[in-house]
Amino acid sequence: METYLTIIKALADKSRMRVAAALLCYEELCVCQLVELLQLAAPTVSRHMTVLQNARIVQSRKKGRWVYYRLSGKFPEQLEQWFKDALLKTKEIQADQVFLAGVVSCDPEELCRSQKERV
Amino acid sequence: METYLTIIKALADKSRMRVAAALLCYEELCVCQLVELLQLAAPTVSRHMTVLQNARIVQSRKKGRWVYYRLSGKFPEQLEQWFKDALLKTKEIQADQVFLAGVVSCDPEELCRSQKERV
DNA sequence: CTCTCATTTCGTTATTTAGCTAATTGACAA
DNA sequence: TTGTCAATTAGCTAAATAACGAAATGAGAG
Repeated sequence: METYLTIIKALADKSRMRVAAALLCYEELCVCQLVELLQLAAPTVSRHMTVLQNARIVQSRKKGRWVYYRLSGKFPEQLEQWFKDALLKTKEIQADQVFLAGVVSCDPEELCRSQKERV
Repeated sequence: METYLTIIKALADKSRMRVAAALLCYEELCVCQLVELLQLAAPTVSRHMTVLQNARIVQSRKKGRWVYYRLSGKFPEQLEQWFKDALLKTKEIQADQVFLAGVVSCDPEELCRSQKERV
């Protein structure tokens, strides 16, 4: 049962739930894109991603200086269905989708530069 | 999204997850039976049940001096499916089922009496 | 009404956790 | 090799939460 408890706990946080929802729509997102989405400090986002990764529901891939995250095959199918049927239709998540559309349209290079300026 | 976050948070606790699993098999259980299952103080169990109730995934019914809890119709179907497919098959939950079989076989009257003696 | 007793509420304490900044890591570029 | 830069780790603080015992609630029994 620890496995399932760890998964539920990983998703029992607003930021991490938003990330999961984002990854249901976007396949793969890098940390700086998630920083942009959540508007949190990079270390905080990184920490959240570690929690999701420890629960084995996301996996990461390095590409150059960027780390991309995606949902893993261990993300429970029924949970995915629930999120698609319910969570993705909420206004907060819909707003995230709209916002993400803008984020993914500019490349990470540009995104990171603007994040540094936004001190 | 708050609705779904509240549900996930309600289940993101070992005791509450065990209660949900128990209620998937037993339809209706009273507080003293849950106290017996979880081996926690009655106020603690009551508090857990309040969390589940606030998330609208369980509902209560008073019968004499006892309060019985059951899953509500708002317990998400896909979550129920996941729990049945996965959680209920874990050894900890299987053990809970065995234990519960013994608990439900004696009436609450007797159960509460023995709980008081077990100070 | 008064007593009993299952359950809940209150008040406190210990633990967990989400957030930040500063420092470290590790990959690319020069 | 050296510098740059995205990401992570470390260390800290503040807030959330799970546990308990004591007290309150409220329904049945006498």
